[in-house]
Amino acid sequence: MAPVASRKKARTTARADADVWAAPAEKSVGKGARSTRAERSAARRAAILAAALDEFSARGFVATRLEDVARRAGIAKGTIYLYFRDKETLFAELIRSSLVPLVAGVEAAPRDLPLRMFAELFIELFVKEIYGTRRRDVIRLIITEGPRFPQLAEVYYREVIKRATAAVRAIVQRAIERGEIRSDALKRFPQLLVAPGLVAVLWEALFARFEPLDVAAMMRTHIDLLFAALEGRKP
Amino acid sequence: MAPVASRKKARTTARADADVWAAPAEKSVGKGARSTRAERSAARRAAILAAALDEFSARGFVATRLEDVARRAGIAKGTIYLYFRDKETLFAELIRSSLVPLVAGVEAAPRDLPLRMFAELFIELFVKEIYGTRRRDVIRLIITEGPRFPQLAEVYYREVIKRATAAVRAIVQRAIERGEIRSDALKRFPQLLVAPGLVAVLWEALFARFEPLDVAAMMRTHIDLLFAALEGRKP
Amino acid sequence: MAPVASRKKARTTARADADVWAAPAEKSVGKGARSTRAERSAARRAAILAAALDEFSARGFVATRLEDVARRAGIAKGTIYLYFRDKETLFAELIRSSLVPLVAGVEAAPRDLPLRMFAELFIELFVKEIYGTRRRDVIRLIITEGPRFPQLAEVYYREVIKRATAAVRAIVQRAIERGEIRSDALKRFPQLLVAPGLVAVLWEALFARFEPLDVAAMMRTHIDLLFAALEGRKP
Amino acid sequence: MAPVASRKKARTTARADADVWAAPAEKSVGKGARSTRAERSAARRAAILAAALDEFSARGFVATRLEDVARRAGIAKGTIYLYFRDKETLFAELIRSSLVPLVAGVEAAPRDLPLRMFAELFIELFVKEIYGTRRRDVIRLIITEGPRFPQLAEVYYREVIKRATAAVRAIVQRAIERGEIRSDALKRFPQLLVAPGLVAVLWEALFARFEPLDVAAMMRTHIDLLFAALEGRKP
DNA sequence: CATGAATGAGAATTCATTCAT
DNA sequence: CATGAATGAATTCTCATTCAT
Repeated sequence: MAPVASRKKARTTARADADVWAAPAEKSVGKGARSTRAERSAARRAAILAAALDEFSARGFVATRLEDVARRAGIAKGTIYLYFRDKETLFAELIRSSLVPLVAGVEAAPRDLPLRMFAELFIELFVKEIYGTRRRDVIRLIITEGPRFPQLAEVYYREVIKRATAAVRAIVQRAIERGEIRSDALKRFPQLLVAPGLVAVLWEALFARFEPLDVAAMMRTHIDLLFAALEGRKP
Repeated sequence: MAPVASRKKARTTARADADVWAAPAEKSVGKGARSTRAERSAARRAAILAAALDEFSARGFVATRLEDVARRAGIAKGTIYLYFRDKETLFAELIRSSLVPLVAGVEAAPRDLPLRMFAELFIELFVKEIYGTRRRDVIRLIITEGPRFPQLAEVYYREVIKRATAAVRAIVQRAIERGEIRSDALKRFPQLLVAPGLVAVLWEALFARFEPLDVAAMMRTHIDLLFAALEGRKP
Repeated sequence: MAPVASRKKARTTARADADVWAAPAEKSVGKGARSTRAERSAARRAAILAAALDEFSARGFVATRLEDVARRAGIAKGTIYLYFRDKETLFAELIRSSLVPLVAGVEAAPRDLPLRMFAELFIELFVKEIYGTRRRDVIRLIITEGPRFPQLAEVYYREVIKRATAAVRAIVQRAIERGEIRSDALKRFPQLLVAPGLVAVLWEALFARFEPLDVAAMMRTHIDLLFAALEGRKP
Repeated sequence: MAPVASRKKARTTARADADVWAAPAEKSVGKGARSTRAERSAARRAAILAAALDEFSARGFVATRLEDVARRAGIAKGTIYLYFRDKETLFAELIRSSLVPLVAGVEAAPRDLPLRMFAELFIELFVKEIYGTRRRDVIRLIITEGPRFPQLAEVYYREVIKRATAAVRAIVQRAIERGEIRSDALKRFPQLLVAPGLVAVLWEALFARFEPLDVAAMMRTHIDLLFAALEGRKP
């Protein structure tokens, strides 16, 4: 609950109890057509989040200055506090807003999809929707700041990891039942499916400038190897 | 332009030129038996590095306070500065001192080792020497702080990644030549060999408390799948 | 080489280039009547400068703590940094803001003023506008800190000393041409005109409590002696 | 007594009562020929003082680091404390050891020396023994640090200024009595005699690199003007 | 005597957060 | 709502002084 990292936070008085990482109250907008006021407000909120992603992923949580976020969002420093309780809340919201839509795609996969097709969809989703977008940075932020914000890791586990692994396991189970594959490797370790994707994300951030990586090719190779093994063919 | 008086600045400037990430001058100790002085000095240096690893990996570079490192090492704040120029140098030394011995094992593998055996050695090395030790935290630190310390990533790439991938590629090449395997997948993407290891490291730090991971089993499964594919057998 | 993360360093570096001692950009206030905001800002700036003069001249540059300056100015420590980049800049601005108006008076003297009248004006200016004001402390600060801040001495030489000596020399030259005096002593060593003034400033700071000095009388005596010599009369 | 400047001194515990600026107990060496031990000790003491003069006059009291003094003297940091109680005592001794011999020459002047000759001797003494030696730096140090070390100014006033002005006044009085001069200007303001010398010292430190100053010529001009006035001749 | 490693009080500077305008 | 000036806690790094060797 209390973040491990944020040194300066001791000062923070009022917020102590509130769980920053809990889902926010989703200010319902109601009215069919949004009023201009609400629209502007939403736009501003989005601008702040976008700026925050830039800054947080470039510098990490502690080293990011809200003044830079504000400048990048084209607003004043104090304005951030009209939209987010504090720095940590802003960070939490940023992560959350990228998380939610993530798993939907995976879970939406029809249960009887052939495993190979599912895996290819899965990988494609990863490459297109994560590796190919700013979400790549969100993933890195989770890796980077996770250990210091236990809540962050927990939310991410609950909302993404658990659901995604469950989905994968279910699909694999069906594939086994249908006789598509015999190995239960992926059911026991669904992590093996994404591992190369993770490596790609990190490689990009750390080593791409020394040695570029053809991610698409690597992922294809990965899938090919995986299914050659699972199905017992020669690749 | 630069004032003569401002001590602090003169120093800062002087340091700016030094490359903190370059290999240090390795104070040779000389005499067969270490004097007590030198011994204590070395012990203290080690204590500081150990404490620094604890703190840096718990909080990251920016959020770590040298005062905490000192307290954990059982020394005074100022003492750190007798051993390391500044916070960044301490960090650099910490990373470096864990890096150097890493690759030796991999490169030492006989060129004609059957690939499967090499891979198993490799994985074992990873699990025992990295995953099973504090080096796991060093890996995480590199991932975490790398993007903010270009030198860190560069040194790590040069000293570890490049050499390790080269070694893997060489071994794979020999295996292909000997007809052990036909696929050049691992030669093109040696990353696929370690990917699950990386996932393990991160999983441990982020999600183990929600869902433990049997790393040894996962790595075994990974190797089995991989070679089933490479060799064209059914796993 | 320079780490990307370390904010502090990036800034320091950035500042290194800026010449603290160069004339500042003089934020133009614009609108005929100052807004309350701007007024308060200017007042605060002035308060900081006043407090800084007190502290710097009591303790010198290095020994002065910005916290004391802040307290004396009735503001918080951090506020100083809203008005001045750092301690050195504050010091530079302090000196400069006292310097600029100084020479104007001397240079404004009509070229054909009889030398004696000019000298008396000059001395009066010195006694009233320097010795009799806080500028006395500024002079002392220049003497005290000058050798350690080459820029300080340079700016002071360029903006004050050079212009003042040039003015004196010009006037002396005219006086010689007009036959008022024959000696070119003052033209060669204009320093002789102010020397006693300097002594007065230093005496005041160091020995006045042991033996007071009637500065006005001394300066009058000085002028009388000088002109008795230059004009060849008996004093 | 308590120095104004030395911030860190609050820590100093034991010394509180001792008057650092009082004359030291002059360890009498006794024995006709100094023992080697005592000789080495004296040499070391002198080396420290010499190094201290370099450092103090280059950086001022507060900014000078004893470690630099030690390095320059070719000894270890701790050794300084075997010869001087603390930083302030070292500073006091440094000033004192340069002061004592200073006035002797002036006071030794025969009472009936013609004033003009005395003045020329005086000036010569100043130029040769102060301006031309490291004592110039001591003078600057007194000016610089005097206001922060009330004791320093007091000792200097008592040991030098008072005695020197008294000597000058006595000589001038005799000159008047003998009818050499009629003006009592120098008796009232003996400062006028040295004023240009002081300017020379400061000019050298601050502006010489922009505009060199022929000190000898200036002092000669000064004396010529002065006596032309005092004696009522045309220069 | 001499050394230099160790200590820890400080001081400059930064930045999250507040709040008057 | 929005602003940005003001605050002051927190953190890095320095250096006088001590003391075991």
